[in-house]
Parts: sequence; structure tokens; C-alpha cells
Amino acid sequence: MAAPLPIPSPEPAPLPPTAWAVLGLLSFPGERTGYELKKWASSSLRHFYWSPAISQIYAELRRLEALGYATSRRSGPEEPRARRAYAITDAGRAALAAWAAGGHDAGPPVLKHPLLLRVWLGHLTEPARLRAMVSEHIAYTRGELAEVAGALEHAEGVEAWAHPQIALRWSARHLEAELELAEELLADLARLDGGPDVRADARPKASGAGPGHPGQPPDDAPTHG
Amino acid sequence: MAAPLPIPSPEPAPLPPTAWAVLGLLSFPGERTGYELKKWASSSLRHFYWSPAISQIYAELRRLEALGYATSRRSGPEEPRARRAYAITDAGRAALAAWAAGGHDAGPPVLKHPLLLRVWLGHLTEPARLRAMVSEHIAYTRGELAEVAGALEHAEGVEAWAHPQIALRWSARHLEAELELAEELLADLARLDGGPDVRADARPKASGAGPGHPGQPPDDAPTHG
DNA sequence: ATGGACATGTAATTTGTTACATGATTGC
DNA sequence: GCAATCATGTAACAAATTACATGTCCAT
Repeated sequence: MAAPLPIPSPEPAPLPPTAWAVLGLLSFPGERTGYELKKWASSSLRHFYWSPAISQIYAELRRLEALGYATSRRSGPEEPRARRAYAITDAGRAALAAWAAGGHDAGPPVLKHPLLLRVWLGHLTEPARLRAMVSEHIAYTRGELAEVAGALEHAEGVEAWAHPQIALRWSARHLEAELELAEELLADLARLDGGPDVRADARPKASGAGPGHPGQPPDDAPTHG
Repeated sequence: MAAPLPIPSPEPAPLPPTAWAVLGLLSFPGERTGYELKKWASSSLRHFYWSPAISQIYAELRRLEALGYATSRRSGPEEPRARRAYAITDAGRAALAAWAAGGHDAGPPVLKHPLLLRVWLGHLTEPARLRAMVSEHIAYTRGELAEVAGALEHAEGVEAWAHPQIALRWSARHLEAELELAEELLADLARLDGGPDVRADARPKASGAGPGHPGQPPDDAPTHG
């Protein structure tokens, strides 16, 4: 059914960041379906702002349409599959621009890092187990980095993708930092395990690859996404 | 009322990470109230795993007690204020240890970075405005770093806090990396604004403090938490 | 006596997830 | 024909937030 009444409210509606993220996806040239949005979010948005469930994307799209921030078009009989493609409206673009300019302050970055939660609880875990989890994380992160590098190549050169490209570059660097942080974490844990008195000769801890940690993680199927 | 029946189930209940985080808070020596837990979470847990709303902490505490993972004690008449202090039980400690050992895999780190979301949407924003937001973020992050440094001092030396200390050290390094990332982001944006041809003489970008950024952020009232 | 920190909680609402249902199209 | 992918959605639920209600204790 058609949206009841696309009320053109003057001030932008107070929406959760997720809604703006979805609208943002729509703000780049072209129209796209919820399905496509989900794939895009999973491959790039995810690295600096998480990827909502597909069902939520559909819900947000409906809301955006009800607000008059997006329009949808059902594919006609000429196209094979039945699909609903969304596009941003002028009102939507204006509201999004107002939000992006930071009038209300979207809040500080929030990090949920389950591995660190476990490290924090390290007094309950066998030291070797803990270190193994950190190593696993390193392998996983390497996979992520490879994925971002791929997405980055994809955006390279295209004029309209300049900012997404910068965001992706940030993500790549962030993952590199994450890798380094994890190595240092490993060193800290080793120091702890070795006892309070650290011997100076306790191997300078070459930051290179540790002893055979298993191969890289899934590069497409998020085993635990 | 007393919990209906602390069923001692053999396998640990499948709980959301938040519940484990709260139980984790309880796993350190001593008993504490929901209020205290909230303050502690805000000052340290927050930096690597977010701080739940106080109402949710109370809710989780009730759930943990119902599961037999925690016990509570209402302050007697000897103590001034009426307060309910919680302590972890042996079953709780066992369940938490099992979770921490990583049997089920708590998932990858999730980052929600509103600033990056805005950078990603940079095509909608005035370049100067965008850069100002990044600068603001740098100032904010410096404040965060100072806070972590404070918390770190607090944990220093105490035997039982070894792992929390390592987590905090990670957080401090993470914030330092965040600072560097933001500087690089600023440089990327400047490069974009300056046109595709970057002049080599475009100021080496002293990484020192920017012009008068306002004081540190709220340390207790989450203005936008 | 007044305001602020301490302290606990309930209710309403929103946000977000998982599981499920359905069906078309493509490639083997 | 069959499996995988495309595509959309609903329903049930879980997680989490905000706003509110209530009261104590402490310092000024």
C-alpha cells in the first residue's frame, strides 16, 4: 500500500543512527533494493558502523518511505524478478545532510569487543587458552583487512566514492592498528604468565608472525557475523 | 521476594554478553551494588565494551540471581542507606569461567563510529564542517585517554587487577591509535578538498594540539551515551 | 531547607535479532 | 529436477533505552 501521507515536516525527524545509515546508503547515485543494501552494508559499512539485520533494513526502508525520505518503485513486468527498488527523495537528502552536519551530535564511538571482555576476565581462564584466543583474533583480523583492501580497490578512482573511500581507508588503518594492538596484548599476557619478574633476555618478541597460527579466517562467510 | 528456585542447571545458560559483563564485574573480590557496578562500568568497561544503562544493570542482576549465579544481601539496619549488594556464587563463577574460555564464540568486535558514518557521507557536508567534526573528535578522544590513564593508575600494582589492567592498557593504546587515525583522516580530507593535486608544501601538519578544543567530555553523565 | 549525590526500581517504548514462510530465477 | 541465490516480508522475541517514581543522606 502507498504511504499514508508523506508529511513534509520542516525539521528532520529524530531517527536512530541506523535509519540515517540506511538513508545514507541510498544517498549515492542510483536506486537499490533492500537486499542490495544489505550486501553493501556487510561489505563496507560494517567495518566502521555495523550491519543491521536484513529484516531491519526492510523496516527502516518502510519508515523512510513513510517519512517521505525515500520512494520505492516496484519492478514492472519488463524486469524478471519482482523487486522493490528505493531511491532517496529531495526531502530525504536534505534531512540527511542536516543530520550529517552534526546538529545533534550522534554520540561517541561505541566499541563492543568480546575478546577484550575475556581478557579482562583473564583471572578465570587458563593463560594458554587466553593467548590462543588472541591469536585466533589476529588471524580473523587479517581476513577482515584483506576484505577491506578488496572493497577499497573497488571504490578506487570512482569520483562519487571519494568519501566512502576515505572511510574505507580509515577502516583498513584501523584494522592494522588492531593487529598491532593484539600483538602487544599477547606480549602483555606473556609477561604476566612469565611471572612478575620479567627477565630482560625473555626474547625481544619479534613482532612478526608468531609460531604457526592457523590460516586466515573466512573471507566472505562471516562465521560469526 | 526471594528468587523462586535457583535451579542449578549443569550447562551454563545462554546469556547475552551484557549479562556476562555484569557477572564479570561481580567476579572480582568483594560485593557491590548496582549503582557501584554502573560507575565502574562507566569508567573502565566502557572503553572496550560499553556501559549498559543502570536500569539494565539492575535487570541483569535480578536475572543472574534468578539463575543462581549471584546472591544479594539487603543492608541491615547497621548500615545507613538501604542498598542491595550482590556477590557472585560458585555456580556463577563456574558458568562465567566456561563462557570466558570461549566455548561458543562471542563474535567479532563491533564498532559503531558515528563520526565515520558522517565522513562516509561527506559528499553531503561542507568540507570545513566535516574537518571541524574530526577535530572535535580528536579533542574528545584526548579526554578519554586521560580518563583511561587515570583508571590505569588506579589499578596499578593491585595483584587481583592484573587482567583488568591489561585490558585498560589495551584501551589506552587503542585511543592513541584512534588519535593517529583521526589525524590521518584529517589529512585525507584536506587532500580531497585541496583537489586531486596535493602540494608538497601544504603544511606538514604538526600533530600537536589543535586550536583551543574545549575541555574533556562528561565523565559520568553520558551526554550522549 | 535545599540541592545534589546515593540508591533502587517500574513502565513504556524502541531497537534489533532470529526464525520462519514464500516464491521466482539461474545454473548445473 | 535440484540447489543456490535472489528477494521480500512477518511474527515472536530479546535487548536496551528513556522517562518516571520514590526515598535517603549529606553538605551548605
